[in-house]
Amino acid sequence: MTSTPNAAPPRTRNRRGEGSRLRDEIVAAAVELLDETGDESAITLRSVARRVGIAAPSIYRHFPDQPTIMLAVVQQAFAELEATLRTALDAATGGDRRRLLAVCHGYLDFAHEHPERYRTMFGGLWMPALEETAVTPADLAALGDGCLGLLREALDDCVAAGNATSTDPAADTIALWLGLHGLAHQRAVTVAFPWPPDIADRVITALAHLEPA
Amino acid sequence: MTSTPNAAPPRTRNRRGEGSRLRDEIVAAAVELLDETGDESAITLRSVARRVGIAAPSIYRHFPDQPTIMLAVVQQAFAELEATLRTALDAATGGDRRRLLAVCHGYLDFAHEHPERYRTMFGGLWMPALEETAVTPADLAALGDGCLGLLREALDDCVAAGNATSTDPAADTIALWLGLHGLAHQRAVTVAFPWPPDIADRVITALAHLEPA
DNA sequence: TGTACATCAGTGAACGCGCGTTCACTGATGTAC
DNA sequence: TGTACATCAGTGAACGCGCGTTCACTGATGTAC
Repeated sequence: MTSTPNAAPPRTRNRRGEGSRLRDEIVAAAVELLDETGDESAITLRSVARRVGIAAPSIYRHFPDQPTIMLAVVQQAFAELEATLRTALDAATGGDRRRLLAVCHGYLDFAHEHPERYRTMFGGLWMPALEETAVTPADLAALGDGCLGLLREALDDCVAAGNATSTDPAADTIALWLGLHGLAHQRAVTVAFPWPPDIADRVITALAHLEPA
Repeated sequence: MTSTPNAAPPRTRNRRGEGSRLRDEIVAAAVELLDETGDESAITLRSVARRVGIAAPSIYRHFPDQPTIMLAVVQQAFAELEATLRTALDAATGGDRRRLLAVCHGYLDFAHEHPERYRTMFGGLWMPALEETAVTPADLAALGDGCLGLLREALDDCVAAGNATSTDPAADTIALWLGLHGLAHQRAVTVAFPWPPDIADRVITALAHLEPA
């Protein structure tokens, strides 16, 4: 074991026309680095290239600059989160109340399983100086919408069934998400914290205005 | 204006025995840089030295390494936040309910006025690789305690007066803080977000289990 | 009151490092004839 | 079927930069005698 840290086995290069596969490899390597180091500043153009096993300039075939790699990482993480929530929602049985809880816990579980990714997604630090990069404000604005929509869907069902007393589901969806986010984020960031055992359900029940079961 | 960016006017050096004043100047400069750039990675040993107007090595008289500067910045920010909340709590009139709201809004206002500081305090990224620096875990654990205590105090009073129905104030203090934190953090991080106008009170009322006024 | 000296605050030059980015390039692969 | 060639994927060396940290130092200031 005298190899360079983060080195990868030698690659066989992609066939002609399949060069864009490298793009996915680059993003995957960046996610790996993020999960391992927990530090988004560790995702440098060069460290990613080392991990993939390519020369640093090769990245420029696929990304115009370094912040765009970060955006791709975050976009993929958001897509993953949304897919997780969709699955949780569709798989949940036992009525609207259980479905809402399934989405909420799915959200918290995602953050728990990928704390570094979660921190980066919502930490705002990867956000580039917009003037100097190819990332557009529209890229950023759309990021969390899908997840909020799923939460809204589940809450609406609860209200329709009379299991939640919200009079303004749009606002309460955001309130509920804020509670989830506060919990998920703090869990992702701190090592030790005196968590009450029922903290998640406490937050969810209060903010969703769930009727006692 | 052809001066170096972040340069400071020439300093007159401290008198003998007053060298430790520079320590405060260093922390203040770091806070300035954080507020201005919004990027904790902009707080480098050298950038701080430039801002203070000293040579980079002079910092080593007062801090063993760079992460320790960050810790000092965060510690000072937490002390400031706690003082703000204490003031808000003491100044509030109109009963326990108003006092609780005053603390909560004091918290949110602090985050709103110093978004970069807030993000850094709770972002977890400044947290150094503990093995490699002089910062101890105990330094970190104690950070938010004072603020949580003030919130607890205000919530307890509401419960005692019958204005809040919490049956577990310790757990509900944390739940309430999580809601405040979620809101404060998201506000500090995003540029645009479809905030409902009453989002703060919506979160507070639900999580503190406040009785309708 | 005068002076030698220790202490203290801060300096300037230098180091090695990893970074993002540029440039001209190589060599395999598919395609047109 | 054979071959010349354009295209494409990826390279290697080099650049200038800011970083954290080290080292031996300077020069003002207070103090002991």
